[in-house]
Amino acid sequence: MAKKKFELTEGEWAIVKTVWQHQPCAAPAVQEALQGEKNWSYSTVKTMMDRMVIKGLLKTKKIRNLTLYRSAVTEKQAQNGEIMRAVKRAFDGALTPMMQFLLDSNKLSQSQLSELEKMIKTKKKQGIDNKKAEDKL
Amino acid sequence: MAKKKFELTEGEWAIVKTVWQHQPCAAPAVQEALQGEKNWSYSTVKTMMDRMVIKGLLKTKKIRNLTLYRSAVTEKQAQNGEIMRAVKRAFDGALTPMMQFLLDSNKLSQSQLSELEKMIKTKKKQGIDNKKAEDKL
DNA sequence: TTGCAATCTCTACAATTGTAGAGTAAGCTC
DNA sequence: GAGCTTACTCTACAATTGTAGAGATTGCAA
Repeated sequence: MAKKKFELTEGEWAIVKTVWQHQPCAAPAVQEALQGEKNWSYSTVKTMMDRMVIKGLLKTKKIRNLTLYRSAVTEKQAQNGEIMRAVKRAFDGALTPMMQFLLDSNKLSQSQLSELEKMIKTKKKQGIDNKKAEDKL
Repeated sequence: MAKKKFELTEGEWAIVKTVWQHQPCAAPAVQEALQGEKNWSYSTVKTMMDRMVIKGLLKTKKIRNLTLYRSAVTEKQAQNGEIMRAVKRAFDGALTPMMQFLLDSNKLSQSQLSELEKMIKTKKKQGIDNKKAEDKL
């Protein structure tokens, strides 16, 4: 598969998040769900959604006169695209420096640091396990 | 200070990076330095740079008929803005889930994981030290 | 002083993104 | 079948971003 990169705009994020939560869903439902967060009129939402279909971010199925939308990208794909963009632009594509930056930014509490530490331990172990599994092939 | 958030576009990133490397510098130099990466004409570069001045991303000093530019944002500020945007959009502003995502994405090698582990240890220690220092106040 | 070279200014245009009004279609209710 | 409701289509417009040509300015060199 040709690893498409998904780079969503602010507005697209708002919509796709709502769609993930409600899909399959029609445009009016999305508009309603976004009340408060974004005070977009129906037209606005509908226009954006249709543009997103063209871009391949959403897909539709027509039932009579009703158009049902679902997302064409998973949350992971979207998250990945978002992160990759940041890393590419701001850290020349290198993940570790970005992590380092986050650590240094003092935005993480002691407990969050510990949590991360634990996650990394787990991850390392997984990696080793995977390697062992591969070795058996 | 009112913690302004800096969200640069692709083009702005390219330019500000060059400016960081050469500042203070004139527009022609920036254009030249970007040859290869971006094949922008002089006008293009100059236009973008002047827009960036208006936005407060660059600042200028006029020497006779020559305009010298320097960056008005540090690399750290720009990186921070970029990351914060990603976190806000894709992870509802929560850093730890983002880190988790990175760990799970298998984009980090064993050695990178170890490196991170070390960084976290250091960071934790620093945090504690800071706390101790604060306690003394 | 004439002219070239380096810079700058002005203006413009297309694509994308955010935003929405106005009018149309279709099914439901009485 | 007249009207109401729901959802849709079409069109449009402003701001931002990427892109650049054409012409004005200015200082130096011959």
